[in-house]
Amino acid sequence: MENANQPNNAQKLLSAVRKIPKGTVATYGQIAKRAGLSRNARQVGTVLKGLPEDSDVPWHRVVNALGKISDRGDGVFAGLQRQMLEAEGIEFTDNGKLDLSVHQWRER
DNA sequence: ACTCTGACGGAAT
DNA sequence: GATTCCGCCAGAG
Repeated sequence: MENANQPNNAQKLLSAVRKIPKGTVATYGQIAKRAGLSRNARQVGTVLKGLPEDSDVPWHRVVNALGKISDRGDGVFAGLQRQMLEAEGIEFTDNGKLDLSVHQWRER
């Protein structure tokens, strides 16, 4: 059996995402930093892509550093995420972006 | 083991 | 603001 004492990077990242308060968003880099993998922002995306639907991770609260929703592969995902965030009180601009200075998760 | 790609970030241009 | 380049490293073939 493996070492359950040392979680993989994926689990660390997921753990950080779960800490995002409702009605708030966080950037990939922010999550990575919180997980102790400051320069692993890419892995956040890799992990989120493989997330099961029964996951309790609020992946929709994760956006890129530009305050925009990333969509690589599926455009359905982006549209869905936007609706999820709007349902939590997050406003989007006409540019399809959101105001990070207002909605970004603070509390480092 | 190797190569290429990628839900990214940041600095430079 | 848009584009280019680099870093970082997990997945997939």
